[in-house]
Amino acid sequence: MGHMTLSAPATDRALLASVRNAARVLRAFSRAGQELGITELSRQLGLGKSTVHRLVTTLAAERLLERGSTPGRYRLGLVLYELGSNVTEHVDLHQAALPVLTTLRHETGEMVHVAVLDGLEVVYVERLESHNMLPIFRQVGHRLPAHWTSSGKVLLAALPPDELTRRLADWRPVAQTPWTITDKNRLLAELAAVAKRGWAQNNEEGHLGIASVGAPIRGRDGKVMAAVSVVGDSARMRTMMRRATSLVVESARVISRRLGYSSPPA
Amino acid sequence: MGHMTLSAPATDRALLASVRNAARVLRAFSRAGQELGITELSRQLGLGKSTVHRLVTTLAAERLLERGSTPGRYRLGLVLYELGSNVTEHVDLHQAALPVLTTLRHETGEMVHVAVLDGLEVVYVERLESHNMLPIFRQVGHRLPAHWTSSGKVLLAALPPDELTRRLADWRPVAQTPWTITDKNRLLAELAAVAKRGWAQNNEEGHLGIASVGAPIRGRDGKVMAAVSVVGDSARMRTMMRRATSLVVESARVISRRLGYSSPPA
DNA sequence: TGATGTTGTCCCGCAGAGCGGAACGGAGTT
DNA sequence: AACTCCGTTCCGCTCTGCGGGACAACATCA
Repeated sequence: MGHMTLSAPATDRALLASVRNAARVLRAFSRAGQELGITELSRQLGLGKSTVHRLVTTLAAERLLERGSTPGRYRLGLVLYELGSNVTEHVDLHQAALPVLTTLRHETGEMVHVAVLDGLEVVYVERLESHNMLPIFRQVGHRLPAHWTSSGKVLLAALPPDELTRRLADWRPVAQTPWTITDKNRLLAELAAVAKRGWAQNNEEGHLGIASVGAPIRGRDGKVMAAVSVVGDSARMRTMMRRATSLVVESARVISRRLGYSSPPA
Repeated sequence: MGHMTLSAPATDRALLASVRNAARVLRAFSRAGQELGITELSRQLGLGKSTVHRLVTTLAAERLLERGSTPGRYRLGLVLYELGSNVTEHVDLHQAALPVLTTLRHETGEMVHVAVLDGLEVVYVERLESHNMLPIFRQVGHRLPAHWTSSGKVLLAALPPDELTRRLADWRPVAQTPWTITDKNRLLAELAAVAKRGWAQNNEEGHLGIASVGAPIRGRDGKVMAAVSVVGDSARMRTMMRRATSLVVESARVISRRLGYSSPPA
């Protein structure tokens, strides 16, 4: 299939090049967050213009992309929205979590999140806004480095030790604030503490002026599959940290129970 | 690339077969709503087992699919969730609509929806539950025939007449209830009335015991891009139809304004 | 206006990617 | 042990999909 430019170091055989490229196209749109043209995509992906054109045409025929406002530009299509809504794991999680989150938000008055782990990043899959709008978190689907967040710490802390070290092998921490943890040993110590006590705090480690508390959600198999967190202005959070913590921990426990997890005999 | 079994009636050339098949695989998962195995997919799609296996492996490598609970089974992956969250049209719509919907739900006490049109079906893209849970609407991303719903009527009524007749050409109406509109001329008359008065009702035309009112949301270009609707038990709805109607119409107007639409001088 | 940059779309020949048939190994059933 | 199902792997033949290049339609200059 074509000249294969240079690259293709004979790794990952048996994978469909065009499907991979199609996925790259979709991700490019997701990253850009706006309508894109053929040439621009072609440059971003390092693929021939005609190749990209063919990919985009096909994806548009499948309605994974749709023609944008001006001709020749494209954007993510409706079908993707549908597919995303049907990611089964999240359907269950959504149904189990939503009522609990609503209560939690009322009790704390702050923004409430549910996140899952992907590599070393957290992906937010549920979000309830507080009345005091914070300008940081954009929307569901947003990603952040796990060690910037309380949910992230909770999720990392739940990994088997060998898996954790494997993932942290090529960790390149970014000091987002003066309080961001950038030392691997400090992070490991923190995660051990989090695992032990069953919840995590984050005090301006991801964004100045923002603090949060998070606790693990377990699926029916007992494995940690997500984390709830309450996020708010650090001054307000400080005044109710103890209460917020116990509320978050309790919410996480209720959601886990609704997912079919029966806590082990203490 | 391979024997192309039989099919391939020389139509749609220049479309990538593997990408098309990948899309079919994803849709199969979405339809099933549960984890699927290779053989089952292979049967559903009429493709060779090894072909499906290759597709699934590739999609899993791209994280569009992920390994399920038992080995050898797969489900829709996290990346799809992210992609779906980034469908730009809906990001804007979401932000413009959510606060208005919250108010609308409080004012009516009923379930509130936002839907867009796809062919002759409506796809629900926002949903706020009422306290009186209705067992019908499953989740965001759910589809219904447009003529069963008030949102659907609103959206159909906004189509250019030629486009509408084109889509209705191969309309195969299903009489879901005794009140479902199954006659094309009656539907056209109803849609004309809807277009004229600016809102639509639905009285047990999609589900017995369920009624709804819907109104159009316009984008900044003035084109109808979505519809809001209030859905509830038909007895309760009847008692507040006038009020619900004006609330829905007003909500739709506010959302349109927030999207940048400035209503024409009357 | 004509020159020169874009852009999206289309054409086409070559070669290697992707197709499906078939074989393999493991889990449950009978 | 002889089934039958599953997911996975192998492999050779063929036709698909690759990218270079041509083209028309615009925009943006002088």
